[in-house]
Amino acid sequence: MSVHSIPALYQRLFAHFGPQHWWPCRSGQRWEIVAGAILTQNCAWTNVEKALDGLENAGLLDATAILAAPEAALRQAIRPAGFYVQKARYLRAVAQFFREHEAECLRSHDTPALREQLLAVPGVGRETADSILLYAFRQPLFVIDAYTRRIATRHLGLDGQMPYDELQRQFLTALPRDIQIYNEYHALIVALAKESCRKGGCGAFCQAL
DNA sequence: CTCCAGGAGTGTA
DNA sequence: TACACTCATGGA
Repeated sequence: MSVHSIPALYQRLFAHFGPQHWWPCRSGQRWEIVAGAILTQNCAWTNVEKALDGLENAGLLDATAILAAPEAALRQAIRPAGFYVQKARYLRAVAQFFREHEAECLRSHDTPALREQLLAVPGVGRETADSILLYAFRQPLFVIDAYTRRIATRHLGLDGQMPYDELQRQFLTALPRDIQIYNEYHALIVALAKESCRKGGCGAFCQAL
């Protein structure tokens, strides 16, 4: 297993896995991406899909509907995603933000300012903020998650323990300022992690390195 | 049965 | 800044 540069690993991953078409979104509505970013916190994506189905079946796959819904109904709908008491609260907070700032997030080019605003929302940490801004609003940010830290250590010769913003800067400065690459790269890292998981530690891609 | 999954918030040293 | 602890479900 060899150490690659950040751009070289991207080329390898893309050649092996191809385009990932992220963010996974059935409805095609921006809000589903935002809600998914909250629901997926420390939770398997299969469970997020159940929670999204629950929201849809309850007529709650909508920011305004969530703000108007009874607390018990919201909790029940997202229950399969776990941590449903706090995630219900977080969803409301993000829904409020979404209704107030959706237009601004789409229009503004001041990505750092938008990020600060999002980070002020309860339940939105760095990874969630960057996921929302990149995948729902096409802002140029790189998402760092647990997978990224492992890959950084294992395939890039970096310290996966370094602070979030610092590791993010490594990727942002090593890559062209291209939203599509940021989008694809993170999705490819997840694809690699899932393959490695299924095949017990080292799948076809790892062996091909 | 145990372990963990596309984290975040809070409290402590 | 660096850890430990909590939140909770469902699949491997």
